Amino acid sequence: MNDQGPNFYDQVYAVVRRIPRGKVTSYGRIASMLGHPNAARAVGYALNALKDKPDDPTFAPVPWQRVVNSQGRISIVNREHGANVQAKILRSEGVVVSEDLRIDLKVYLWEGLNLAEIEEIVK
DNA sequence: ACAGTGACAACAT
DNA sequence: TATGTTGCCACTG
Repeated sequence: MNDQGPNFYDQVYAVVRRIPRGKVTSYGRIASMLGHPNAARAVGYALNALKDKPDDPTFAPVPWQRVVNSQGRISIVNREHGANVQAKILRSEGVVVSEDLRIDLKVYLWEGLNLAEIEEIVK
């Protein structure tokens, strides 16, 4: 629940906070950056856990909407109260999201962090 | 200690 | 392109 030391979730949040406005990346890419190429599902789980975060002022906001799946599609199951919300926020940030919730990664994919920046987060 | 869970991903059909 | 299947993994009761 409320861990202290740096864990996988915290590392995920740290990376997501570095995604610039107007760009997106995938669950798998984040997992790979952190050295866990097969932990894509865990990344999604980490973001899902954000909704359980109380209004803790010491917890910096995480732009979770900038994370989509490897196909450039929004992965939230609930369309009405989830996917559409994510699409709306992304559009407000300048990202073009098609009617069927697809995003062109060739245009909006975030380059990612360099090794030094990743080390800073993982250490 | 261990089985269940889920905002994934790759591959098959 | 659209499903379905299988492998993965961190976190949870």
